[in-house]
Amino acid sequence: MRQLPPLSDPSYGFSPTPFGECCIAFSNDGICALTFPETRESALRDLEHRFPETDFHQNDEKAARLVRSIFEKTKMPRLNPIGTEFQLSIWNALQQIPAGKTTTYALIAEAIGRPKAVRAVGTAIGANPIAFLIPCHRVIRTDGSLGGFRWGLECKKAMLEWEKK
DNA sequence: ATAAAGGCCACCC
DNA sequence: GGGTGGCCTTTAT
Repeated sequence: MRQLPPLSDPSYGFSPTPFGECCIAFSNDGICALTFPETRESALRDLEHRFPETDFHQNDEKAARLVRSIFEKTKMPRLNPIGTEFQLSIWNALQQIPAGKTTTYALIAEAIGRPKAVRAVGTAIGANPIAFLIPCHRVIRTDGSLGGFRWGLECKKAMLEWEKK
């Protein structure tokens, strides 16, 4: 899964959020990554792994402005997720879930017309490159339990709680 | 090409 | 609560 056109003016930065420090990566094409890593080193390794050809330059100030607009909900920034067709269709479906609501992995599978692919849907949701903005935290199991979360279940809980009001 | 690994689910105990 | 088998995509051999 490789991006064909190179990112224009690729940048990244770290910034505090209601859910701990995030790492956000963006270019003129939009946000390409938003993560909530344990450490800054792991965040950078992540970026390097996902974009081996791209050399991002650090811009914490711009990152902070972006992050502020995200969590104050002043405006929805442009997203630039990179993935397979299957993944993109799922990440797109996630964005239809209203804030404060939840759905299930099985219902997402239905929504994209692949009702049998539930397991693969879970995997694809786990590969969501833009946490929070692509609201993978709003997807739980059919039996009502929380399911998984790449950045820790506490973080998933906190996001759902935060959106409840 | 093929194996192995997943943020799942239904079904059993 | 826990374990098994089936399902489908992605990534690493």
